[in-house]
Amino acid sequence: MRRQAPTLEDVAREAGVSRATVSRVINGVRNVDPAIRETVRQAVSRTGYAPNQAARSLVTRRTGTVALVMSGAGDVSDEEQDAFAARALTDPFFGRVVSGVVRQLRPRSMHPVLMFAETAEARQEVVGYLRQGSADGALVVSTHADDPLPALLAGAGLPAVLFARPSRPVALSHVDLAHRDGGRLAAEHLLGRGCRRIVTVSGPLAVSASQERLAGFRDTMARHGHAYVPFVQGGFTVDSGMTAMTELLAEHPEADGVFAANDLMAQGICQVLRERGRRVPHDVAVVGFDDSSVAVACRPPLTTVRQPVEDMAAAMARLLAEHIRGARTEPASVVFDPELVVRESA
Amino acid sequence: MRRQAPTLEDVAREAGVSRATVSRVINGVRNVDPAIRETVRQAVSRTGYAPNQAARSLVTRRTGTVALVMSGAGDVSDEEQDAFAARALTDPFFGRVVSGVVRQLRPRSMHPVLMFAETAEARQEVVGYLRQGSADGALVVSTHADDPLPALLAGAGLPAVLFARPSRPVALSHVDLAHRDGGRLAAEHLLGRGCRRIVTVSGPLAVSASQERLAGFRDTMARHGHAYVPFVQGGFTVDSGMTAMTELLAEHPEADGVFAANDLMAQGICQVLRERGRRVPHDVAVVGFDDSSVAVACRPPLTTVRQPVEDMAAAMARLLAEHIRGARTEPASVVFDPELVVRESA
DNA sequence: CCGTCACGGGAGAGCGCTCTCCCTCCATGG
DNA sequence: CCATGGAGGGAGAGCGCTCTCCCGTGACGG
Repeated sequence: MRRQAPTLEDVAREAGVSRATVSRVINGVRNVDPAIRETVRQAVSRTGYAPNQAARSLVTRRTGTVALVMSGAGDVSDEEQDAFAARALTDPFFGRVVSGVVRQLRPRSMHPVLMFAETAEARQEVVGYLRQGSADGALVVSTHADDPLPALLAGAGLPAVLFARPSRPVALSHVDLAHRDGGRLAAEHLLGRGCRRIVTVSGPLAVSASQERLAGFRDTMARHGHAYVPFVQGGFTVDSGMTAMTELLAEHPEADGVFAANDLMAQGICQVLRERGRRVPHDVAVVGFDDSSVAVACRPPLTTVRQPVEDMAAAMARLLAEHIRGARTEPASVVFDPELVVRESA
Repeated sequence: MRRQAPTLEDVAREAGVSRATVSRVINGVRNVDPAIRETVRQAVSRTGYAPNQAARSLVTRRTGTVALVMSGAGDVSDEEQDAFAARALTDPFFGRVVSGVVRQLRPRSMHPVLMFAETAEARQEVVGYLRQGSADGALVVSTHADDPLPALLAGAGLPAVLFARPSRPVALSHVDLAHRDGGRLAAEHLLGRGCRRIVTVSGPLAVSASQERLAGFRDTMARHGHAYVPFVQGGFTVDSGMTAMTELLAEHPEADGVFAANDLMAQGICQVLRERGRRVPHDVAVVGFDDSSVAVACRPPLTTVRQPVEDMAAAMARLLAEHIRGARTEPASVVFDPELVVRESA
């Protein structure tokens, strides 16, 4: 079957009109006589015609594809490189990002190409991919504060939107959360519950979101008379949460409240607490961050600072679409507000 | 900057050679005089030339892009549709698939476009996407036994490779696990530990892998004198595992062993067991399936049937690449063997 | 009754590349 | 010394589309 796919020319011949007319019908531009339009439509379905995207892209300079880039640390060792994709995708956070992005892209008939930029080589590949016109723009989910990718993209004049504010200012639109407020919310809640010996497990400090959450948390604590809050740096994984909590418990066995910079770590923390015979929230209250799927799956369900990831991702996609079609030229910044979701853990 | 991207023509003029020669240098075909090659290379970097993929695809009929399709049930309601992507990506299983696929695709400079085919419309979009040459082929991770997508793809003569054997035979290559053997492994292990009152939580029976695991498990149990094994159908999620176990415990409080069709459910089962005061594995032994990231994160770490998902995904990508470049014309079938991984839960 | 204009359709010039021919040049052997 | 052939380079024909320009037609007003 279909030894040779039918072209516009074939359809035009079949319908007895010119190529231009068929093109008009297919793309719905300008008025075409209803009778002719119908004839063309029938010719299209009779021939089983499907427009060739490459030919189309060649002249429109648009592909309908965007790169969805999970951008990582500065550089990563070989064995880590393999795990990068798996780890990124295992985090419920990324699932939500993809979900939000896809929801916006679909009605625009755009499609995301998944890319990972964890090494200098991979970053060059992303830039090259865009420069050769394989994708119209990039959505970058950058975890590392000094990720070089945004600057590369901006330097090449490529349309891109970032998740998270870049540490060094760069001429790209971005979407972010008011992480500082999130930290404040967590502190106020723990304080409000009457917790007095509060500790915290931060995210990797190389991630600016971690720094902000921690800063907001500490500032609020300080304002309420807790000048010093013991903390340990975690890695945003369940495991790292467990390790961190074990460490904190060794030095501060009297702790009665803990703020974890994400839900995954909060889950690990709850686990360690339970193993040590501490009841959550009775003995120790735990506040997470994200309000991801694990927040409800966790025992007890987590009180957490909600980050509207899907909406943020959707905003990213919308911004990028605007940049691509030229409806927006100046970089924009959209900041979302966090929200405390009270469940059982605190 | 770059008002107009440089073309082959520009580079050729800059280097003082013909377009054809520049093309040869860039694609590394045929012999080119080393001196000229160097001149061209310099002209390329001086102009900052990047080949236009659309123009290239137009003539080569190849894009270097493959669709990575998460194909779902027959049809799905509107509210489920939104959640589909998020759910699919949250399951650690998909992360492993993507990781394996990307590892194979990268060295071939191919890229995956993420697509979700959970409705008839979405399936048509996938087929259309391939038909218009936006992608060279499809990798389909099909969960539902009677997923119509494989047949659509095969019918259109499009290169595609499936994860999981299709229920109705279809002329496409596929990669699968010997699920039946996996079920057998689980049964033998529980029996070997001395469990006598064994129950099981299956996956959704609409998924053929679930049926196979269950069948393998039951057959082995029957062969060892357990004609009937109480079972409840789960949904491959932590939640559904909890619900299922609660139900099973109500009717079979004396249970001393349980086989869960995946690790996520096994995790939920362990949680319920602990809440009910049953010690794992002392009172009840639990065997999971997959050996995903949660298997090690779970308390206690899960004894589970390992599915080499990354390798399977890599095999898929390799097969598809072969089909695309025409190195393979007949559909192939690659079946991997499961392996029991003994940890603490059983 | 003729000029004007809006509307619908066709012709054809590219978009930027690859790839098949063909041509030239030089090394080689009889 | 000339026929032969292989290697390296150039010319040019597309690939399948979009889009600008142009042309014919019929409605309308002066």
